[in-house]
Amino acid sequence: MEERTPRRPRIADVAREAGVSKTAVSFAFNSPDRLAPETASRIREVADSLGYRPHPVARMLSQRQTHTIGVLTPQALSVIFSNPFFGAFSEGVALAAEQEGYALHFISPLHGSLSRAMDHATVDGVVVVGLSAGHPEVEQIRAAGVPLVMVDSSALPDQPGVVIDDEGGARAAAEHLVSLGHRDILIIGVEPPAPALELDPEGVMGRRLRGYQTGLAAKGIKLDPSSVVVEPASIEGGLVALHRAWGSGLRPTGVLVMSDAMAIGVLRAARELGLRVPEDVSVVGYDDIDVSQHVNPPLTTVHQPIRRKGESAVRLLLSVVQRRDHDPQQLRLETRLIVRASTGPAPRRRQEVDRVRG
Amino acid sequence: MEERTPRRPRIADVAREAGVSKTAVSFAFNSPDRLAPETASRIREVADSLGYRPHPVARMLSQRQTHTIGVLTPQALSVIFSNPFFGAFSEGVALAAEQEGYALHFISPLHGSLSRAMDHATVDGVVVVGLSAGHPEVEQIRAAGVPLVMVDSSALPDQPGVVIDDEGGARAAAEHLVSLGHRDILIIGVEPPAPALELDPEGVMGRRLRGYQTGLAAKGIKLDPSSVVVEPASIEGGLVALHRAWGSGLRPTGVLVMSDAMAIGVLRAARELGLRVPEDVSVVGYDDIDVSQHVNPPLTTVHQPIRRKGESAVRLLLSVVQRRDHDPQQLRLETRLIVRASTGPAPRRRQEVDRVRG
DNA sequence: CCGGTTTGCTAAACCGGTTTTGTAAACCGG
DNA sequence: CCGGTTTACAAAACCGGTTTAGCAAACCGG
Repeated sequence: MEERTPRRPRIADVAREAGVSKTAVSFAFNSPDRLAPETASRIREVADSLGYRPHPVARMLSQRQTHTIGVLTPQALSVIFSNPFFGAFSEGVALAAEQEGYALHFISPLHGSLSRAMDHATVDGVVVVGLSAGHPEVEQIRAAGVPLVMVDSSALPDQPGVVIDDEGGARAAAEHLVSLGHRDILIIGVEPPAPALELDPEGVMGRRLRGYQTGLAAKGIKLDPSSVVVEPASIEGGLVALHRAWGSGLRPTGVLVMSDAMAIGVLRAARELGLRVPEDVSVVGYDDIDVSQHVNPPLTTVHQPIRRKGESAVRLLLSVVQRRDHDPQQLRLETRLIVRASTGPAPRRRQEVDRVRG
Repeated sequence: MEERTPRRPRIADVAREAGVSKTAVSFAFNSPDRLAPETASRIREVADSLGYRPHPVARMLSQRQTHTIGVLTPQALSVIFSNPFFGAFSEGVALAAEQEGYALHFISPLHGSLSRAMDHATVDGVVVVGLSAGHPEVEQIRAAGVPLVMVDSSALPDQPGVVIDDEGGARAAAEHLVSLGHRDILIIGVEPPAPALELDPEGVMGRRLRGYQTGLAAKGIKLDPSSVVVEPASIEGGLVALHRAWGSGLRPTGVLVMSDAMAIGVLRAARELGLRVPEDVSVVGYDDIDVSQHVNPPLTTVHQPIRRKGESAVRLLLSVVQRRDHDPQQLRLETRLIVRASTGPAPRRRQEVDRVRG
C-alpha cells in the first residue's frame, strides 16, 4: 500500500487536527507563553505526530528575516575556493555566524551577473569581499536596503568595513628583499575577476602594489611595468606567472607575490626552472595561510589575521543587522612580515647567469 | 528634504504606477511573451524607475523552489573549512552549481542541532557529506521530501550517492609501507564530530581503516588497537596526534594518515621530534590535496578526485531535483596511490629485527 | 456584584510574489 | 455578420506562515 502523495503538512492541517486556529499553532511554536500550557503541548504533540515543520520560506516571508548572511564575491566560487585563503576566511565567517545562529549563503556571479545573483539571494546582510567601494553592485545592495560590510576595501567612511594594513605589509616585504641585496624584483599580482578590469588602485592588490613600490623606491629601485605580472590567485596561477615572466626574459633574484597560494606555485616553477630557493631566487608571499610554513622551503610571507578578519566582518555586520547600530564602524587589522626560509641574500649576478647558461 | 522611509517597492506599487494589474507586472518579468510588447517594456521601465526587484523570498514561496542547493555537514563549518579538502570539494560543488544557476547554502549544526539547521534551510536539495546513511538527520531530510545525495557514505541502494574506493586506496597505502619493510605502523584517523560517536565502521574512516588492516594483514601484520589514534582533521590535529602517540611510547617507522591535512601536521611533528622523513619515519596521507605535492618532503598519499566528487554529487542531485529522475544512481570514483618523497625503506635496524623475527 | 483587567484564543489582515481562472475585445473563416 | 478562437489583460486564489485586532470568559479589587 502506497501513501497517497504525502503532501507536506501545513499549519492549517495541524490546526484542524488539534481543533484550534492557525494562530494557536503558530503561538505554540513561537511564543508558547501566550497559550495555556496544556494547549501548547497538545498542539505540539499533534504537530509531531503529523510530522509538521514550519515552512522556512513562509516563515522568512512573514518575519521579514532569513537568519542567513551572505558572503559576496565577484569571482566564481569554483575559483575562489581553490585558494586556501578563502577557506580560512570562511572559517572565521562561519565561526561568528554559527555562534549567532546564522546560516551562510555564498553569493557569486549568476550567469555572469553579480546583480542577478544578489537579486536572488535571501540574506539579512552581506559580507562583501574583494570588491572596491565604488562598485555599482555595492550600490545596488545598499539601495536594496540590505546591510553590508566591506572587507578589504578602502570603503567610504559611511560604510562599516574591515581592512588590513596591506600597504604596510607589502612595504615590509619589499624592504626585506632589498635589505638582502636584491635589486631585480619581479612582482606577481592577482588577476582581477573581470578581464577588462584594470588593476584597481584602490583594491587590495593596488594597495599592495603601492606598498611594494614604496619599499623599493626607498632604496632607489624603480619598477619597470613589465616586471609586474598577474595571474589567477591559485597555485597554478603562480606557477604560470613565473614561467611566463622567465619566458619573456626576466631574470629576477627576488619575487614579491601577492598571495601565498601563488607563491607556492612560484616555488614549484622555480624548481622546474632549475632555480634553488632561496639561493638563486628569493620568494615572499602574502597572507600566511596555514600551509605556508610547511612548504618547501617554508615561505617567508606577510601575515594577516585571516580568520579574525572573517569573524570581525560578521560581528560588525550582525551589529547593524540586529539594529544594535553603532555608527558605521571601521576595523583595521595589522600585518607583519614573517621571515622563514624562502628568502636569502641575493646571488652575485655573474654566478646566476653562468649557472643558467650552463 | 529627507525621503520618507523609502520602503522597498512592491509589485503592487509598480502595477499602480503603470496602470496595470499585478499579474501584468509578474508577466513582464517572467513571461513577457504573454504581454503586448509595448506593455511589457513600459512595465519594465516603470519598474526600473521605481527600483523594483521581485522579492526573492516571496518568489520562492509561490514558486516552491529556491534555486539553491545545500551542502550539509555534521561538523561546524568553522572546523571543516580549515581542511583544504573541503575547500576543493566545495570548488567542485560550486562549479556544477554555478553552471546550472544554483546558489550554494552551507548547512551545519545550529546550536548543536543538525535537524534544527535543516529546518531553517531553504534549499531545493542537499548534498550530504560525512554522514552515514542510517543517520536520523538523513531520514528527516528524506521525510521532508527534500532530494538528497550522499557523498562518502555507503548509502542504501535506493539513494543516489557518490563514493570513492576508500578501502582500496587505504589498502594500497598500507601495502606500500609494508613492501618498504615497515612493520611498526601507526594509524592516524579523523575524529568523529560528536565526541560520543564511535568510529563508524560504515563511514569513510571506517572503510579506510579496514583497507589499512587488510593491507597489513596480507603480510601478517596485526594492528594493536593502541596504534590507532584519532584527532580532528586539520594540520593541528595531525601534529597533536603524532606527539601523543610518541608520548605514549609508540615508535612506528611508518604512519598511515587518513587525511592530508593531518599528514602535513605529522610531518611537522616529526621534525619537532627530531625525526627525518622518510629516513626515520615514513608518512602516507590520504586525499591528495593541492598542497600535498608542495610540502616538505612532498607527500606520498592516496589520490582521490575531490573536485570531481563535488561536481558529480551536484549533477546527480540536480538530475533528481529537476525531475530528470533517472532511478537513484550510484557513482563510484577511483583512488590511486601517489608515491612522492615522504615514504622510504624502513630504517635498517628495525628491518633487521623484523627479518630475524619473521 | 459591578466595572475593569487579564487570560486564552480566533478571525482577518498581511508578507510579496505567482498561477489559475475569467473575460472583454479583436480577429477570423465561412 | 455570425459563432468560435486568440489576444491581452484583470480578478481572485494561492504559497504557508506571522502578526494585529478583537472578543468572550475568567478573574479581581472594591
